[in-house]
Amino acid sequence: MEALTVLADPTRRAIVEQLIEGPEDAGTIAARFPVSRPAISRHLRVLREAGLVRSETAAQRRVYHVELEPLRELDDWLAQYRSFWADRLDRLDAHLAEEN
Amino acid sequence: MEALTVLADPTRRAIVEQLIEGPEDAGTIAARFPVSRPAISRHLRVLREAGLVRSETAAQRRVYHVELEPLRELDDWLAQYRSFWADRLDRLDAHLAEEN
DNA sequence: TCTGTATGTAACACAGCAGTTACATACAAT
DNA sequence: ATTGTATGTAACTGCTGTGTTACATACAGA
Repeated sequence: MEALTVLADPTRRAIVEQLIEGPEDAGTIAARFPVSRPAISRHLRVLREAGLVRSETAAQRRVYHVELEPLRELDDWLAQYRSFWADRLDRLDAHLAEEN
Repeated sequence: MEALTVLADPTRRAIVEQLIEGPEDAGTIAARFPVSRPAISRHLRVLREAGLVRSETAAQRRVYHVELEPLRELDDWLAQYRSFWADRLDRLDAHLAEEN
């Protein structure tokens, strides 16, 4: 459940959300945020250590990709509560709709 | 997405998990943890303010219940990633199995 | 080889959070 | 009324985490 603590930070959440759109190098990621580049560098390290991103080296650039396995674990944790929600069938419908 | 930050704390996570089993008063909840009762009292306040629990007054006792709506919002947030996971059909199967 | 570019790390500052003890409040029961 | 029980709040402490600036490293290209 480390993903929970790591994603509690809004900047890291935003980084992950952005990387879903596609891989980006560290500089491009940092440019999107109002904080310093070293701060982003450390966020990326935290995300890396939690297995939420992976980096590939290309010359000086480090290109980051998302790695969704930890989110899946978080989802599995949530699953234990899902059965308590009222309109289960509605959610299943939504789930099915999402598949298209 | 406040649920994420609130549940990042393992004690609060444990409180929520316990309350799933059924409502409990503040004292009983506190007794389960190795920290002081006032510490638990503040955790309960944080959970209350995030809408994750609700309390009902019964004489001096405050009985706490879980309130799962925020977890559902978290689940909705996760849903945007779910479609990226490889074995979608497997998960749908698991979801269906869970309904029984 | 030297210069510029891309990135991570070190050292430090500051804020916020979770913990503690002491105290206040409120109700029940004798 | 007084005492005991249940709970929350106040004030304070210490740690962790996020931010900053300055520096190190590494590669590309002129």
